[in-house]
This record gives sequence, C-alpha cells and structure tokens, in this order.
Amino acid sequence: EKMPTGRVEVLAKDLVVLNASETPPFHHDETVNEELRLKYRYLDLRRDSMQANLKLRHEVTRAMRRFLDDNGFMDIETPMLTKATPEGARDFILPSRVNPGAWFALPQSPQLFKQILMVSGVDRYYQIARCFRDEDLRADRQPEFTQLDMEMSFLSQEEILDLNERLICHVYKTVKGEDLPRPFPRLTYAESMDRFGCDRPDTRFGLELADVSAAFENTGFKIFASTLKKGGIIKALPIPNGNDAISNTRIKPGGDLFTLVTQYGAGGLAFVRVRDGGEIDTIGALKDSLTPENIQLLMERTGAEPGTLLLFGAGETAIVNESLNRLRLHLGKELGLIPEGKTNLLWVTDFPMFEWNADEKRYEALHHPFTAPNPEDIDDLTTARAQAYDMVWNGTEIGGGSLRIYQRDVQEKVFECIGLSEEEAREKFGFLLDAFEFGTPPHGGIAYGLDRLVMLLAGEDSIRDVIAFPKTQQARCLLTDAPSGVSDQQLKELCVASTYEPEDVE
RNA sequence: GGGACUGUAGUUCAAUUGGUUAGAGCACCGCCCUGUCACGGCGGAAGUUGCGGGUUCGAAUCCCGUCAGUCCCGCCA
Repeated sequence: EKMPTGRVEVLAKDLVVLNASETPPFHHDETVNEELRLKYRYLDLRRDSMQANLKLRHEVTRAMRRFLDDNGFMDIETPMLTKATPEGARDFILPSRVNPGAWFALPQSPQLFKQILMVSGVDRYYQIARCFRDEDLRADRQPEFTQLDMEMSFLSQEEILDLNERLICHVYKTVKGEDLPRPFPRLTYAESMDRFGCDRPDTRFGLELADVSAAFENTGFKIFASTLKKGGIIKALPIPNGNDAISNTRIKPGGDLFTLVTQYGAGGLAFVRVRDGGEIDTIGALKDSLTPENIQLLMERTGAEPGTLLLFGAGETAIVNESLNRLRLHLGKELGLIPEGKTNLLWVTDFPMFEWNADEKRYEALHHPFTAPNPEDIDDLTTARAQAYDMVWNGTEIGGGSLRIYQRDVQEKVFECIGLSEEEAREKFGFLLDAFEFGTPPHGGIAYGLDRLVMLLAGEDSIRDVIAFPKTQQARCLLTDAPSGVSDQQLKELCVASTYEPEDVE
C-alpha cells in the first residue's frame, strides 16, 4: 500500500548528501517511449508498475518453489553449455577455446537432461530454467526466456494434470488471493481445432466455428464447389446480431476484415446475413446459387437466428481454421464479448504426434520427438495421437508437456518417422538411446513459460514488462549495447574467423 | 526475408494538411513566497523536426533512401 504524502512528517537534524543525482531523462510517473525506457532501464524499473511486476514475478516463483518443494520435487541445475539440437529453433552457439573448432549451444530447453535425471532415479525434478532460441522476437517472445521446467517418474497423465492444476491454483491463490475452479475443462486437439480453429482456444466468449461443408455439397457456387472437390472445407463463423455491427464494406475486398483473413492465406470472405423472418441476404454469385436445401442445412449447422451474420472460410483446412480463428478473436474483442477480469484455464490434449512439413517433405514432431505416442495408435505413428497436453490461459498457451518415450525401440521409430537417419540419431541422441537401456522409468513432464504467465497475472501486453532486462525487437540490449564486436585477439584464441558478410546470408 | 505504425525542446504532445518567427504542459535554470504536500507567482533558457538525398519560390508536412523503436506475417520442435 502506497503511503499518501503528508502523513509522516520528518524533522531533520542533519542532512547528508550520500550521492547527488542528475536530472533524470524522465520522471518515474511519466510514460515514455520504449527506447528511452530500455536505455535507462534502471530508472524505468523505479516506476511503481515495474516494481510491482518485479515483486509479482518473485512471488510467483516463490509460490512455485514452495508448492514443488512440498510435493517432493528437487531443484536441479542443468548445463548452459550444451549440445546443438537438430530439430527446433536456431541455436545460439559458442566456440570452445579448449576444443578448437568445436561449439557449444545454449539450451533451448533442459528437455534431455531432465529425462536423463529420471533415468538417474530423481523421481521429481524442477528448475526455473533460462532457455535460448535464436528466432525473431514478438511481444511475447524474447531470445532468452524463462521456463518452469518439471519432470516426474511413474505418474500417469491424469496424475500429472492433477498435480499441475494444483500447482497453478496454488500460484494463483498466492498472488491473487482467489481460488480457481477445478478440475480444468479439457478439449482434445481435434475438438479444439473443430470448434475454434486453433489449439489454444479463448473460451471466455462464444463465436464458435461451424463446419458447413455438408451444406454445400451440391452447390453451384464455384469457389465452394472447387474447395470441396479439392478436399478442402467450408466453415462458418456466426456472429449473432452481426448484421447491425458489421457492414458489407468491411467484409468485401479492401475491407479490414477481408484484409485480416487474407493475411492468413484465405482467398476471401463470403458472407450471408440472416434477416427477420429467416430471409437470407447476400451478394454476388453466392446469392444466385443458394438453394433452399443449402440454406436449411446452413441454419441447422450454425444455429443462426435473425440478425446473425455468417462469415465463411473456404479452402485448405489449416488456412480456414487459422483465418477464422484470427477473425473470431478480432471480432470477439471488437464486439466487447470478452469479459474483464475473467480467467479461463483449460487443457488441450491428444495432440497429433506429427505434422507434415510440405517444404521439407517430411513429418515433424508437433511437440518434440521425445513425446510418447498414444498406445492405441501405435500401429501407424504418422497419424498417431501423442500423449501431450497444453495448459491454456485465456487463449494463451502457458505450458505444454507430455509423457515421454522411455523405450529405445519406440524412440528409434519416432526418429525414423521424422526422417532422422540412424547415424544422425546415434550422433545427436545416442546418449539418450543408451540411457533408455538401463531401466528407464516411465516419465513425463511439462514446462511453463514463466514470462508469459507473469505477464498475464500482471495484466501486461508484453513480456518485456515482466523481465528486468529485456531485448528490443532487433534483439539488442539498449542498456549495455549488446551484442557488440570482439577483438581479433579473442577471435584468434577461439580459432574463429569471420568468413561471411551479412549480405552473403539470405 | 516481408507488411504496417511511429520518430518535433530533457520529456509528453501540438503545429489550421506545403506558407514565412515550430508552440504548449511537465521537467530544468533564476528571482519571489515561513506549512507546503500535483504548492503558487514572475521571468528565462532550451529545437540541424532521427539522419541523408530529392521535389518546390518555400518542407516538420510530399517523394526516395537510411537508422531506431513498436506491432504483425514468415520463423518460433
């Protein structure tokens, strides 16, 4: 609680100036631009809101530690200097002076070390671990970030989810003073994609998608017909009372909603308005081709009522889902459908093991290649569901985990699926495969994005505001002016020569 | 790699849409004020309008380039 001024009066006998201050470039109750804040981060952190965020972050990690300590978990550190990973994000790499020509990588996560700890008989491990990924930044992505990393032996998925719900509820109760309802709702990946078009649905509001492919099976509307012929789908986003709220101009080419969906690969945005008395109103070729059967099926599938605006996505499933998901989130916000102060937590389960990468013509692990397949789907791994789960907070993924593979033969099959040759697998992960031969217990775990979690609890829009010393979008530290050049002497010691200029790199 | 927005005193913002001397609040400096607490009064200093080109009689304003910050797409197992 902030003390109001004037309540305490101090009568000074002596005054000693410990250190004089320059006039600061900005005052601690001023809102200034990001560049200035980051350059003078020490002054920025003096502001009440930043002090509160630092304190909140500390309280969150303290609550996590308290809960995990009380539940038999051990905090164990894993190396920062480790091995480059073939899958996943770009690595930050560091030359080894002692081993000329050889490079360490900073960890993208402690994944393999924590699994190795399970082999070592550490039944319950956790670490508040710094992770590094050399990819482009976003409001919720920094090149170095913090995970609460956990791994447990001999627990079923149910037990892991239950324990994690209790963990998150404990953290929430500690910092917010409120109980969250348990158990958390669960959606399978398939259901989430079907109803929301994404794997981390914001369920604080409705506007659920409806697959209306069946309503257009014999349609004369060329775009829809060719979509279905090519194996695509047609989905509708029904907006109750959308007729009043959203004009044709916004939906047609050049309109903001049209532009929004095309940004995610959609070809356009067909629409239908349901008028009083159930009259159907639309434009162009769709208007001419709609049959009574189309309309009846459409109304059944979408539950549309007079006043409802139906927005359509037609095309490849992934594109339809992605574009309508973005449209749903955009309109949910715009129409004020998202309740203030509400916290919706849920699990998404049963992710697919793999996703087809069309560019590289191979399967890619959706979670990571150490995720255990569902035993029911073991016959064909390429279409198998994984024993993986994500925790979703108001539409943001705050944690993800899985049961892991703990048998060498299964692990080798998964490597094969993602196109990793035996030699590569042995070279990169031989130590893990070997370890699996020494009585590795069944195990599983999860990792939470601490920065995102604290950001949500703080009600901030960027993780920079909950990180003491973050980087800019160009991955620079404006306080220290890192990264910077190094001396030739340093490079020489490391046996590193600069061979490429930036313009050589595409 | 691509798209969008922003950049004007220390700072937050203006500048009648291309018009002659670029303004204001806060901060700063000086003087005044013996109970203030967002004090008050009077006065003052403070600008290569991010940077470099171009168009124009004339550019903060329009164009091109560049730098920086932000948001997004790609990317992020």
